[in-house]
Amino acid sequence: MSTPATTLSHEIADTLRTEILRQQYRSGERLPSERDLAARFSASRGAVREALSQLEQVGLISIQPGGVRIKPIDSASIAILGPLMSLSERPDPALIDQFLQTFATMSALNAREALSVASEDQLATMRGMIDAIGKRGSDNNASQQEWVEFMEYLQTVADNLVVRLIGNDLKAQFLNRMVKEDLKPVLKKKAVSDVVQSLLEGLEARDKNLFSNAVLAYFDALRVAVIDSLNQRLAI
Amino acid sequence: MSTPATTLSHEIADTLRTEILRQQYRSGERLPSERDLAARFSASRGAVREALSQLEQVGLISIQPGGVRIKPIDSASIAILGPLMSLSERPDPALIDQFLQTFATMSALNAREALSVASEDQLATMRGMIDAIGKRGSDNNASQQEWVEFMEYLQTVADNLVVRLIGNDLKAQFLNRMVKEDLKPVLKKKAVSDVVQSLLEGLEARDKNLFSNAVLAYFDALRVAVIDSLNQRLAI
DNA sequence: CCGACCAATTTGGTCAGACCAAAATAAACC
DNA sequence: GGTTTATTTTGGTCTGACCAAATTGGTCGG
Repeated sequence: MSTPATTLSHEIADTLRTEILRQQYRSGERLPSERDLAARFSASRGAVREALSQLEQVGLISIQPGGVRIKPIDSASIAILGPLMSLSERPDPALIDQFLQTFATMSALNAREALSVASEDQLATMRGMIDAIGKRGSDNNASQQEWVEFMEYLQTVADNLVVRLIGNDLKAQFLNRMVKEDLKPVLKKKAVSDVVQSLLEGLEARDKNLFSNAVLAYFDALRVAVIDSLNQRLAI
Repeated sequence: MSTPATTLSHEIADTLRTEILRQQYRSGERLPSERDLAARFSASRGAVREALSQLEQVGLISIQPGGVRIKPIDSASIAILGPLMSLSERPDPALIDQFLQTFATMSALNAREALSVASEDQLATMRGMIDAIGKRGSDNNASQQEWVEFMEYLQTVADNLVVRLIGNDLKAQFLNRMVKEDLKPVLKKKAVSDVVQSLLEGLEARDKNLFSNAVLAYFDALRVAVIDSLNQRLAI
């Protein structure tokens, strides 16, 4: 995994998770017995069991009397996305793209709902945040930071727990990877200013489509920038 | 929880999860010590630790030397959605609505992508499935079953791992609840036939917007039907 | 040679009791 | 009162043991 993983059981879980995601065991196959694993990691069975417990929770394995079996990767939980992206030295651009696209869709959903239920005060706050994004247009980093805050505010206003929980997982899985990669996507100023313009218009007119489409547009620009940045690095 | 939970450690996890979701502990507060919990459940510390291990994995608690602390619910993983919906005897319609809305959005994203990358063969398969949905219009249950299969096929074609993983979690959380409630939403025939019509048109023209909007429309109809059905029951 | 049946072994599930280091709490001190 | 020590509590891990279910291997009859 990515987190420190100070404890032995977490380390074991990390190692096994990586091996499973690397397909070192075929789906349906049996993992070595707890006792064998314990011997391999020079750990107690208890520690191994705790590790397996975690992997079971994310849907990577199923523990049953008789043996631990590997489940197909695509039947797992989102919690494996982070580890999955951290598998290779260089993250898979296609996966990143899927990721951003999904995140964009969730954000757009939030935007739509937020605009629909926002109070006057909240609308004013949103207006202010959008302005801030536009004014920071010169500084890409700062602008993106403002954008993140704007998205979080939309989430608060929209108050959709399901989307929020998904967002938690996605962020937890993705952000560390972004940071680790030190990705600094550079968005085109024109794209950003267009988005800002649309957001403001959509907000004033309470046009949900215009508003949420603007959010999508921003993420489209971000996606392009990120993928570009990644490919550039891969080419080196 | 909903699953059998045959093992002690799972039962303990279920109980604690429920208590946490019911806010019987304040966020940030400390859970009783492992030893106390063991005593309370007449279990060994090992069993309790395995249970806590699982709860930590879904982001409900954080285990640290010194004590186990409760984390804010809205910072948890989607994995808690199911348990959350099973808290009260009657599920919360608002939550169900959010749920379906989110699921709809994911499905629409799949639809858009699927239509975009589908081969001729795959398009033909889709056409067949859509027809099947239309022909089963008379039988609601059968029609919905066909719809589920159609959605799964779109998922296969779209091949977006991120969306698929999220879908796994959502389904895992929601389906058992649906089944347990024995919800049989009744969709309006006209709505369904309109959707079928739009799907076919969108498919022929490869119009992603038309296609994915049709998917959204179906879920809108489903949402209305489900909520109706729920409210009706709540009123009794 | 194959399938059905039964015994031996393996495997997960759980328990008990013990030790350590870090954290939290209580006590003593300035 | 505020700060600094003891003392206790708490999580992290280990060892070794027992049970029931599942797997495996061998045996037997067709």
